Amino acid sequence: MPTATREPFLPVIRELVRTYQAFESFSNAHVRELGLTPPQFDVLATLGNTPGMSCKELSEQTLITKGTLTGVIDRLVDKGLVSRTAQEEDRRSVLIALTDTGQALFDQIFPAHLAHMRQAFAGLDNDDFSRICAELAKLRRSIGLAMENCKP
Amino acid sequence: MPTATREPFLPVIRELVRTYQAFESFSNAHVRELGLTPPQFDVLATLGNTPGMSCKELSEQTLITKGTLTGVIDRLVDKGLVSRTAQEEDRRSVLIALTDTGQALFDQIFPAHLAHMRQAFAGLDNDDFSRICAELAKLRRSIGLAMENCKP
DNA sequence: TATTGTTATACTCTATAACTATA
DNA sequence: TATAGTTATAGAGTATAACAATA
Repeated sequence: MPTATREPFLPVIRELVRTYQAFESFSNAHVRELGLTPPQFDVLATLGNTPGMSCKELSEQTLITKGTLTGVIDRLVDKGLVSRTAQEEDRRSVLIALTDTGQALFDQIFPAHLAHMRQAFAGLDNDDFSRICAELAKLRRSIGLAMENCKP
Repeated sequence: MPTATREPFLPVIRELVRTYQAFESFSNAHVRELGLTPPQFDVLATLGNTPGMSCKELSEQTLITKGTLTGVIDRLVDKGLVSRTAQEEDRRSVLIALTDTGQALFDQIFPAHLAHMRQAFAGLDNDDFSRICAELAKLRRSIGLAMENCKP
C-alpha cells in the first residue's frame, strides 16, 4: 500500500504550477507570433527604455545565467536588435543596449504584448490584484526563508 | 518620451513570475541532486502509484507535448526506470509504466522531495494555503477565459 | 479518415567549467 | 586574487511537421 500523502501544501503547489503554466502558455503564444523566443523577449523587454546595461545586470534581472545569456544576446545581435559596446571605465564590462531597430521593435511589440496580456486579467478588478499580490508575496517570502536555510 | 505603462495587472505578473521562479529554483535544486531533470521527475511522479498509462494520458497530465515526451521516456527507459509495453486492446497505444527499479526509486525519492518542499511552506498555516489557492484559482479562471476567447 | 506514437529537423536553452582580459 | 564575459562541452528540451501502424 502506498503511504497516503496528505500534505496540506500540495494543493498550493498544484494551483501555483497550473496558474503559471496557463499564464506562460498565453504569453508565449503571443511572443512566438512576434518571431521571438521567450528568453529573447525577456531581454528585449528588460532593455527597453533603458540606456543599456552590463551582462551582469541583465543576467540578474532576467535570471538567465551568464553563459546562456551570451548565446541569447548573440542571436539578438544577429537579428540586429541589440548591440555590444566596450565600456571605458571597466574594460572587462560590456554595455548591452537596444539598437535603433531594436528600440523601434520594442516600441511596437511591447504595447501589443501588454494589450494581449490585459485580456488575461479582464475578469478581475484592482482589489483582486491586491489580494493576489499579497498572497503570492507571502508564499514567496516563505520559499525565500527555506532557500536561505538550505544554503548555509 | 516613453509612454507610461500604468497597467494595474503588471504587479500581478511580476509577483506570479517571481514566486514561481523561487518555487522552481527550490524544487529543481533538489530534483537535480537526485540525478533527474525536472521533466523526468515530473513523469516519474505522475507514474508513481499508478498501473501506468498511455503516452497520450501522460502528455496531458504533464503538459509535455508528445514529440518531446518520446525523448524524455527514451532517457528514462535507458536508465531502467520506465517500461514501454504494447497494448492489446488498441495496438496503436503503448503502456508507459514504472519498472520495479523505477517504483523503488519513486518510493525513495518522492517522500524525500515532499520533505524538501515542506520547508518552503513552513511559514504558512492552513488558512494561508486556502487563501493562496483561492486567489490563484481566480486568476487561472480569468486566464482560461482569455485563452478561450483567443482560439475561436 | 482519424488517432497513437515515433521520427526527423533544426534550434534554443541549460548546466558546468575552463579560459581571457582586465581590475 | 577576484571579476566580467566568452568559449567549450555535452546534453536536454522545444516546436513543428511528416510518417507508420492501427482503428
